[in-house]
Amino acid sequence: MRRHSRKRDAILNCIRQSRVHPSAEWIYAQLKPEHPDLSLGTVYRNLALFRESGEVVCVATVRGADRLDACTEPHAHFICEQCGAVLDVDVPQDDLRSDLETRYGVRVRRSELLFRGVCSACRETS
Amino acid sequence: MRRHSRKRDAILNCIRQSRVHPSAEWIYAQLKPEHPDLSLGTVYRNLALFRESGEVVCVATVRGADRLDACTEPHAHFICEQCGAVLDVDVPQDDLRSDLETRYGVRVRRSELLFRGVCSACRETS
DNA sequence: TTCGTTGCAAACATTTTGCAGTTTC
DNA sequence: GAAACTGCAAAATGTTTGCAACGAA
Repeated sequence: MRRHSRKRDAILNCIRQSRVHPSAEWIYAQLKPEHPDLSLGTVYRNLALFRESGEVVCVATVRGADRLDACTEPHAHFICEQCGAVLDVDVPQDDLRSDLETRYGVRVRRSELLFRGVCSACRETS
Repeated sequence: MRRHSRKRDAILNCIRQSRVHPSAEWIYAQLKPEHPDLSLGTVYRNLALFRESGEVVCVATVRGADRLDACTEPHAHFICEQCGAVLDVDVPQDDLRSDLETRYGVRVRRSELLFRGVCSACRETS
């Protein structure tokens, strides 16, 4: 049975309010000033809970670190190889998924559509 | 300047001949019997070279470990959440990529299209 | 009072790196 | 012989876990 916890709320809110598809470390750094006794272990433990319950989803692994998203609607992402930014991009995928299921006999539960390259901001400054 | 090396050849051949999208550890275990003095560090160092030169590509990160592929043609993958298998699936993506470039002003260099779920083999045995 | 939650530090897993010896050219 | 390559072990990085103290119901 899950109880109420201030830190858990803060972690979930942090993910929901951010648009950066944060890593565990980023969340920790973000909350630390307001919750000086927060520990990284707590962040990870709550992230595990959120992922189990489906409130949060892992959308990519960038340079070894998982990147999270509280928007669980399937959508694609673009990762800038220069600045590490993770951007939402709109790629309709319902057809792709049902197509795969019929052609390969698999059950598709989630998808992780990543495009990597250089974002428009980094293209300008180089 | 890159020199010739037996172990490097063995590592690249191992990736090319396998169909499992191997991890570094898997390659190491595969080659160890025939190259008893092989070290995991050498595997990683050569993988880094291959990735730099484009001979090998990382197609996914499964349970923390990078999975590699010597087939560098862009193609999509299906990951079985039960058995961890990584399968090739055919998803045409030229249109997706050029579409993204025009809509978002980004440069797409690589794509990593992952679908996760249950493979047909695991569906049958459950 | 019960049991979920947390801080802390130690343990883990994957990957990287420093160094001294070896191989390739 | 110079420079690339390697084994080995230590370090770095991201994540998990054991335990005793804490906090919510």
